[in-house]
Amino acid sequence: MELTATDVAAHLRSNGLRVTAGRLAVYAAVAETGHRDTEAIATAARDELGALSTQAVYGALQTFTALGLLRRIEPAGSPARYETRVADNHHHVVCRLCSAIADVDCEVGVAPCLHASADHGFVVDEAEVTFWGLCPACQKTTRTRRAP
Amino acid sequence: MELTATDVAAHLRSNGLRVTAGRLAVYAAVAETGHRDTEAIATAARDELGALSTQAVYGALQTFTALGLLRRIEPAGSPARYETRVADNHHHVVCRLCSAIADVDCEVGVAPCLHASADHGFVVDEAEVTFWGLCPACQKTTRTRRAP
DNA sequence: CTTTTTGCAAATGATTTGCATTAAC
DNA sequence: GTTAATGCAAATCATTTGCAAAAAG
Repeated sequence: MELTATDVAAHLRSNGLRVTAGRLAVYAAVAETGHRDTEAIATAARDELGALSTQAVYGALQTFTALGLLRRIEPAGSPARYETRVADNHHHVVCRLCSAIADVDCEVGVAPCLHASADHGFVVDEAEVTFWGLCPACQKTTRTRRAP
Repeated sequence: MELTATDVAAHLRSNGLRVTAGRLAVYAAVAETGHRDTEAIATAARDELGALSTQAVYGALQTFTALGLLRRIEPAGSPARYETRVADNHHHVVCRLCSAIADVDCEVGVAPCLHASADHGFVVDEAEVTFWGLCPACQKTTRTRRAP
């Protein structure tokens, strides 16, 4: 799934983009732990580089997303997350309490839902499934949940 | 689907909440045209009332959402929308270009996807499917699309 | 009259933008 | 040396918060 720094550099170069320490550190931070948000990615990248501006992080993330090396996920109500898993078909479960995210594998397209119906006239190119619930840790707590 | 002003008032009263012109206008604005965002709702409500503060609109929307009279949908990358269709199971198609939204009916739960798998340990209470594509109008344009 | 809503202003949080400086190639 | 990335500051957008004034019950 994750690319090596060398592969990332190759992708950048072949697209006429520059290989910088910041970009490599950002990619590595996402690869290290998927589903991280921008802040966590920035922290991890800074731990490795010493310093890196917020804009460099945002810029790198959007560069990689545009290149298709990262996928951006934006669960309602919490900041965007990133993952290196871009090639295969999978979806996400999001915890209503702590916003933890896990992958859910499934065969999109088999489900009736996923090429269903409708006279809406849209040309659909992606079906994105988000499951909402409680993660194992939060099942044990009694805190108030986000409304379903 | 949509409730009458009388029904809305009854729901409010039975929950110990006050019936105000602002709240009724906000509900009516959503009922009139589904999938509107806060700004469109505010405009419509003001057209009917003459004036209504942004906070009154936000407040009313969150009150109704909490009561279960409205459903909030938040497609990534555009402001939250609201709809009166709360009881039945349905999903949405979102246009990558103009953010237009249409309903998609489907039987959630039948799909393999929707109770699928995974060792993630989450207790799932909702599966939300968002389809991305181009609406009929935007299929004819040549504008740049939002990245898939 | 009492408490909830409203209205206005200011705050917040994630993200973007503008522009000079720095680093890649 | 050029051009693209970075860093810093300021701007933006949707939404929330605080608090006094107005309205509902």
